Amino acid sequence: MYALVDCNSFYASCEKIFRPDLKNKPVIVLSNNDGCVIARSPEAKKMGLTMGQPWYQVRENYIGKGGVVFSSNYELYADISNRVMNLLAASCPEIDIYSIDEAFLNLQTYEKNIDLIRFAFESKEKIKKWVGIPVSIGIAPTKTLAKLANKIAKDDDRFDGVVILQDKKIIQHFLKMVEIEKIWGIGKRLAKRLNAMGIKNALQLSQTEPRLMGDNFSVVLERTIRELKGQPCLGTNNILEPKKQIMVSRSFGKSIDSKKIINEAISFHAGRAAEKLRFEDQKCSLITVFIRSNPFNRNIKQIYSSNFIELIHPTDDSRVIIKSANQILDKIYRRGYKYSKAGVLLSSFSGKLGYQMNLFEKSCDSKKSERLMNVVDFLNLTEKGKLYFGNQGYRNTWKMKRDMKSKRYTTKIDEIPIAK
DNA sequence: TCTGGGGTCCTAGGACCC
DNA sequence: TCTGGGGTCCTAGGACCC
Repeated sequence: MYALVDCNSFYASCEKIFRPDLKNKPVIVLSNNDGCVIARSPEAKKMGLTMGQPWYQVRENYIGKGGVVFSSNYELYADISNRVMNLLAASCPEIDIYSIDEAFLNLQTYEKNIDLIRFAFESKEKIKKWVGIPVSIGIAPTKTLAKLANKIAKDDDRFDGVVILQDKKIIQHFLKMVEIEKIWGIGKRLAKRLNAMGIKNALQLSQTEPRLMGDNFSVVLERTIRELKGQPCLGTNNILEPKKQIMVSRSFGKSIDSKKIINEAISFHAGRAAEKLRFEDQKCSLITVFIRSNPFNRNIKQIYSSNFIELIHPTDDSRVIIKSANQILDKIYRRGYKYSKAGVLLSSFSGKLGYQMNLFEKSCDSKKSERLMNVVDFLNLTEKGKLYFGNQGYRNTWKMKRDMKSKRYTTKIDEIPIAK
């Protein structure tokens, strides 16, 4: 059996932990640039706000009705997430952290010795009490069914946040009520094609022939169908797989045509990407850069431009990565457009050890580079001050809007909450 | 005026090889 | 008119996820 533990309205719940005055009030959290609504407390959901809705469309009405709003504060959310995951890992060693707010537990090893219902309620109460985050728990024979169980637990108050799907009849009863698009792994496109075949709910899908569907669609769908039937196809991977690509991209706070400023943004993103790369203990040999206009604005000339550089030997040196990124920008930048977003993508990774050295490279060069990067990372990590590379810029012209960010209550000593 | 960011996996098709 | 067959590797793009 698998358990899926999922935090309810995670970002909004994080914001409420240190603000008891917000209890029972609608709270939402916005995406970068204060663009879209990406988390809603139950009260905000009841007001009809939907996921991904542009903030400017709902602002007036929402504030008018007493709603509370925050810009995203990822430092806070990451720290709270770690606390939740640590608690879960302590109660079940086979844990598969799926995203910032959810994790699968593989209960196989000791499920015969425990009472699943009790286990679920105890975990839920512990996380609420110790961390302050409400969670829902779904338990079922496969991950896909556990996802479904979790969804039912969240949507239907009668279950008090815990649903266990074990008995075949009960599973079928619930499958019948679930629309196909709500199934994990079935998106809009697939749902449309399946609907056209007359398959509307999860029970109908689970009764199709997996092999045949696999041939007509894809092995992904085949696995989903088998999982709905109760045959596990997705195992536990509790070893953290190394990343295969690293992307840093941001919308600008406003549209920009100056190459100089885009240059700063690209340098900044490239530097941040290089930092992430070193943190992953990897080197990359492919650097891609893109810039684009705002696709929602129909009144301007649209542009999407991208290109890449392949390095002869892999690197994790910020200087090399920033320089290459700017060379790409030189190639793709066109005058006369209004740009609203830029990004840097690193890929083609190789481990730090055993990489192919350049024939003309002195071995002391790479050692020098490594030592320099270590110093940069150390200083930037310890907050003793920030080190920037020459063209990363200090101007804020392209930086995003984050006007309503809460404090970093748990990770910055001077932002810690004070009881009066 | 104002519409996020960062990933994974799979597949089809091209390049290349014998 | 006729123009092999089979395999691997790589990449771009689609679909999906949170």
